[in-house]
Amino acid sequence: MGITKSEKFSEEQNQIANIAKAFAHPARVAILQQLFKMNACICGDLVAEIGLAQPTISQHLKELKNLGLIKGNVEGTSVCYCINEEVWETSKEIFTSFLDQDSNAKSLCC
Amino acid sequence: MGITKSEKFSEEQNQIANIAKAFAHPARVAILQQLFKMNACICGDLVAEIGLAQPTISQHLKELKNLGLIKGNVEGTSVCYCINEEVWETSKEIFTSFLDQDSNAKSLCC
DNA sequence: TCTATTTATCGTAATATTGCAATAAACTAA
DNA sequence: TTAGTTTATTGCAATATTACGATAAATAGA
Repeated sequence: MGITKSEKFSEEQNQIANIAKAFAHPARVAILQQLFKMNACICGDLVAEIGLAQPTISQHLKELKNLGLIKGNVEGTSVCYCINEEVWETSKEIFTSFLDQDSNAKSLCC
Repeated sequence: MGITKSEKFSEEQNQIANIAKAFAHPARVAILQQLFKMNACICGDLVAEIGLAQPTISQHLKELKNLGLIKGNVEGTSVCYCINEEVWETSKEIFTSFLDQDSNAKSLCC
């Protein structure tokens, strides 16, 4: 079929998977790193920095924006993108607590 | 095209994206949570717990195993899966340092 | 207004992912 | 050996993702 059966899983499980999806492509990882490094970034600069075509970068930016991880401010003909710190923080907390599961585990496996 | 241009990105960026991909489906999130909760789990129990068909679960388990996040021990006719703690720890560190980028940022955006 | 610049959207092709029925493979127990 | 149990693999259909050329949309400046 090819469609994820989200209804079989908890809200939290779907949330974790959705956040992970945002990070599941190196171009989006690179975009986020660049936004942190520069603290803000014109779309065109991202296209130059990362070696993909402009429509491709635009598409990745849209996905990150849809998830709320970044926001874009129009500045004349160009658009300045930056991290949405509140959403980043929330996502980080959700993800960190998932990654920290091992602290509670007993570690006596088969 | 549809193929990710990995060669355009750093080793680290690809690594982060690959780990994220493992977490990018709620079934795999559920499997990992169950393995932590039970500390080990027979494949059949995972099929019962999560509501997907056995071949589907088997496929998700294979992906997690390929990444090294879990390992499976054959026990008679069944297979006991558990978290590979070393790989989990390493993956966690890589991912956490990515998520912690915001600590270094100045936060004065457009 | 006209032109240049920048970004978004559309359309499309190629590839990847998800899901499962059918079946094979591996093992246990009778 | 045979039957039953459990998991992996195969094959396939449906959907999602990735990438980019062409083009539209929006704005700035001449």
